[in-house]
Amino acid sequence: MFFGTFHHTIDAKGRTSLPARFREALSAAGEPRVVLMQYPHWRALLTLPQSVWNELVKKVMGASPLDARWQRNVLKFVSSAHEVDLDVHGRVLVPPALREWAGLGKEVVWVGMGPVIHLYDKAAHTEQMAAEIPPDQVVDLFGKA
Amino acid sequence: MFFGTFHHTIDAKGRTSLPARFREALSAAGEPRVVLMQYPHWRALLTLPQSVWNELVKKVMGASPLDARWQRNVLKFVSSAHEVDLDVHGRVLVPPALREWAGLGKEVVWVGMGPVIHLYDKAAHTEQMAAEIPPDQVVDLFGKA
DNA sequence: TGGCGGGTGGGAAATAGTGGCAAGAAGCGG
DNA sequence: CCGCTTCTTGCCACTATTTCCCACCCGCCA
Repeated sequence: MFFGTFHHTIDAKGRTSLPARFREALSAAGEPRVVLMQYPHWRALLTLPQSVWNELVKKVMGASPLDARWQRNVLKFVSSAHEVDLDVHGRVLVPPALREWAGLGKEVVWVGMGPVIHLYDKAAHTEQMAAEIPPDQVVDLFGKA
Repeated sequence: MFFGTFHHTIDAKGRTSLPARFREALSAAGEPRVVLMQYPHWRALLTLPQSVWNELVKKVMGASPLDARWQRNVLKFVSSAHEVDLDVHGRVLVPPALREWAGLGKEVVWVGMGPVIHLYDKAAHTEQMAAEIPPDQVVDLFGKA
């Protein structure tokens, strides 16, 4: 489980440290690796622990390679996924294509979102936080399921 | 299992390197060879490890010889299949007919799709990624089975 | 104020990707 | 039937990127 917001930087080689708190959560679950991918709805990267990723993989592996509908979805939503290891200091190397897609500059923001983590460019994060949610889209998170 | 997107080039002789990550996955499975063929649904090449290819062959062999529609489809792209070896640097030689069919120019894109790999011309890939999936065709890959 | 843990930066070594050379095989013309 | 040309295939070399390792900085806590 991942919660909290952390401001970090990406160095010249495209590396950025995963917040220590998230690393703890990962290693507690015995998952030394994460998966980076495009977040489909806006300019951010999704970071998945392996258990969540495995669920996704299971679905993808079950589909037929010739099922056009499935393949289109896989191509669009999963093909950007990139498994990355953490270096000794808990940093990940963000592949250039993903860095560019999400518009990641030097300053980035890690956001714990429960089972997954988001990674934003600082400006994109600010913008996303400032955006109003249309009234009909608001969910009462405290209400009963 | 193949995942991730990789931008490579094809040289004047029609060779292009299979991404190292895919090569690892192949050799881990003890499969030093791949099969290239037309992807029936859009302009791309399918790249199969031998085990998957064998599955396909088995299906083809078991199909009803009188199902004309299926036979026509199977024949069409199975006949395009081409077994290729990797050179010492992990490159494959894409046969001219397949290169032309998929419209492969100098810049190509390898896409891991789980059990199989897609190979696109860069422009074709961009186009395919940009295409919207009709709402009723969208699959929620994160949702419950 | 010294130790510790988290985050950042940089250099060196290894590896991946790419282009090009050259030896060998296959077709063509004399 | 022989020699020339052309294409193929294997090999080598260069460059950019990635990976690994080590050192530093900064804030927190004892």
